[in-house]
Amino acid sequence: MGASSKIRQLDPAAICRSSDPLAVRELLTKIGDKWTIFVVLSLDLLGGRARFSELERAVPGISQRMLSSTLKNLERDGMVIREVFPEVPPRVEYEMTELGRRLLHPTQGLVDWAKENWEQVREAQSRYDER
Amino acid sequence: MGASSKIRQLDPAAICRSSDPLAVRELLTKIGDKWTIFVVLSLDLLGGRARFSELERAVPGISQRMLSSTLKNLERDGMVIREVFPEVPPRVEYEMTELGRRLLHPTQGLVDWAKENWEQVREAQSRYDER
DNA sequence: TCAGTCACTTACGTCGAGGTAAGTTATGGG
DNA sequence: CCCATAACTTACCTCGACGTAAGTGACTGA
Repeated sequence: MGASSKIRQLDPAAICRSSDPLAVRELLTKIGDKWTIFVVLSLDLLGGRARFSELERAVPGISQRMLSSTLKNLERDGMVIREVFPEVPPRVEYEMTELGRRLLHPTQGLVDWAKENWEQVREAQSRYDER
Repeated sequence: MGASSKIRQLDPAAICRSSDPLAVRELLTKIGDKWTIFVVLSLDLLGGRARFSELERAVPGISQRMLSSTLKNLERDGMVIREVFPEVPPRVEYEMTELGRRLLHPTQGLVDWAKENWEQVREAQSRYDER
């Protein structure tokens, strides 16, 4: 058996080029949920800082429950900081951290990919379905 | 009211910089599921072409059911091509398309981000949890 | 006194992603 | 005759993501 048969074997830990594969999966799972990207991108478009109700209006279709839990997850992951102002009615502002802002770069790469290739995906799906 | 109050308003369609927001969400949802990235990255590491059982061994923990459905989705989206060889026992090979290979670039950006920033995410989570 | 505001939380129900295990098909080899 | 093999499919179940709707608390202005 030569090297050509060996090269087909794959070290399980080597997926994702030796980084922690589970970290990559967790990250993708997080930003792959229904609302996280929209909230992150909207927060960025709003200048990196906005209050709850602004985000609610900025992300069409999101409910208070989902916005709340999405923001809570982002806060827990260190992507945003939550600041409470002790007023009545209450005011809460969310600000992107440096960590969160850094995530925007690779995310934008996917956004661009979708812009350029999604039509092709749609066509492939149509071809596959009619048959 | 000046421009500073207007700028906080957000055109719903403008999320993701005017590309189709739903396409971006669908894309993220697809590669954000449990197995797709692992399958795609493994297929790439195996030279862009591999048979079912090779992928099964390459992706630790995946079941035949999930590998089968993940590959079917990738095929439907035009990311891989399925080739059947009429032999016994059967042989089926999966090959990445140009479209699929193009997706690797932005995906690698996220992999790199995880490599460099995941430790920081873990720390943020710990800080958040103990409190 | 009462309604309105904001930023939530709680309760409840649905639906689909994903896990486990077993079955299937066709054939060559012992 | 029977088993192994590859690449699946099918049946069944669980659990969590997500939706909807209503409640909450503290204060202000009418």
